[in-house]
Amino acid sequence: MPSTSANTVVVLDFETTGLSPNMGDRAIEIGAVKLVDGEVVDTFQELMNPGFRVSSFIEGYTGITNNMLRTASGCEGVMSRFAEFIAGFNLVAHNASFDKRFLDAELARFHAGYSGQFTCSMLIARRLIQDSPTHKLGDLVHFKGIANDGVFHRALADAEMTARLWLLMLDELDQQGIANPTFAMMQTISRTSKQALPAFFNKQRSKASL
DNA sequence: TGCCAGGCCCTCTTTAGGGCCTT
Repeated sequence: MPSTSANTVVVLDFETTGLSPNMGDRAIEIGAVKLVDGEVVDTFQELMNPGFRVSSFIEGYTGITNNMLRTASGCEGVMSRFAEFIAGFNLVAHNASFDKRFLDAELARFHAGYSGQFTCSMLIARRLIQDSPTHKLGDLVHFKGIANDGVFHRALADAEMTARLWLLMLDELDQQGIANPTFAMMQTISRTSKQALPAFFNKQRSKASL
């Protein structure tokens, strides 16, 4: 059983066959990085075979082809290994409501789950990086000059960029004297409401609206 | 290419509507 640390998070990203598991869409790739006290200590990346052909749009969008998926492991085996990877850790994703739906759906297929809390880097970026014209992951990476290798829409590459964005926002909070910035950001849960937002983020929004 | 869904959030709002963001 891994040790749980308040400053440990797993940043994850799914590539999928579409937008909605409720409409029959499945995961085709999972990528993740594990951060401990701001350092990458482990990574996870696996393709998974959804059991049917993906559309040409998804092949073009992700670069993941049906030929690549033909020899990939099934979703259950991959997700079983991923469940072990995230066990006991809090989770971060960009537009987390999307990744959470697929994580929940894929794990539910074999009655698995996770105990960590999910939070959303996009919701935090909307508060902390209000001068960015958009809050798409790629646009934020370019806007903030975050290092990248030019690969987008692959799971590990997007998880790595989300992790760098997460660390950048932690630094910004730290420089502003926010105590325990990881805890502050983890309070901005994907299912949060205005009332549930930490006072700090409400202050940021109030200042921006002046 | 961009629709499918769904949660968040803003506004010309709250008995609603629509943009953003994810693949």
